[in-house]
Amino acid sequence: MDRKPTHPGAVFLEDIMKPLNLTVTEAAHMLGVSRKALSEFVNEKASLSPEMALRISKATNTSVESWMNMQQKLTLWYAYQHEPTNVIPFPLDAVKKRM
Amino acid sequence: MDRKPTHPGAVFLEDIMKPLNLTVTEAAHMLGVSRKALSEFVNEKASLSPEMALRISKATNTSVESWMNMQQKLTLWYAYQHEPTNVIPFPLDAVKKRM
DNA sequence: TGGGTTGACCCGTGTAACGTTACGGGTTAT
DNA sequence: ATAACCCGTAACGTTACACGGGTCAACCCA
Repeated sequence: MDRKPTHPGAVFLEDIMKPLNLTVTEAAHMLGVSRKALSEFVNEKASLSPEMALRISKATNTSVESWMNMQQKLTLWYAYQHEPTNVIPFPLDAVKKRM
Repeated sequence: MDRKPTHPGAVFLEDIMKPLNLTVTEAAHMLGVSRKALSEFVNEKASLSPEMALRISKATNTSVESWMNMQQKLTLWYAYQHEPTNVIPFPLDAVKKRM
C-alpha cells in the first residue's frame, strides 16, 4: 500500500558516489568488489548483501544498520506484494503481548 | 565482538509455541509452511526469511519488523565474523555526514 | 579518432530457503 | 504389544540470487 522504498543502491549512487565524483569502476575497486557487482547494486538490479553493507559502511564511515535497514524496508515491501493468505491465527489470548 | 544475538527461531519457540503448547506440526500447518521449514527455523538451522516473518507476524499479531530486526542482528553478527579487509576509505571530507 | 567508462549479457559457482518423501527414535494411548 | 503421533534429519530437486570473469556495443570526452 505504501510507496516502494528507495533502493539503497540509488542512495549510495546519489549521496556518496556522485558528490565524490567516483566512477563505478573506481568505487568498486575501493570497496573491494567487482565492477559488475557494484554496477548491479547501484542500478537496483541486485539487493544489498550484508557483506556489501559492511564494505560500504567501512569505506564511508557510516553505520551498517542504516544501510541494512534501507534494504530491509525494500525486502519487506516486496514480501508484502506476495502476501501469504493461508495463515491461521494462533490462539494467543492467554499470552501476554510484549511487542 | 558482541555476543551472538538470539536466533528468532528460538524466540518463536520459547515465547510463542511453548506458551501455547503448539507442536511443530501444528504450528507449521497454521503458518502455511512445511513441517521441515518450521523445524529448521526453530532449531536455528535456517534463518528467518521475509515470507516466514510475514506469516509469523500475521499468525501472532506481532510486528514484522521486530522479527526481521532479530534476524538482521544475527545476519550482521555473522557478517562481522568474515569482515572484509580490502576496503579503501572514500575521500569524504567534502561531504556532510548525515548519519 | 582513440581511450576510459558503463550497462547489458552469457557462463559458471556457491549459498540458501523450501517442498516432498522417507527413515528411525521417542512417547502415549488403546 | 501395537497403533498413532511427533520429532529431527537426510536426500533430492527446484528456484532464487550475489558474485566474478569475460565480452561487447554505446557513449562521452580530450
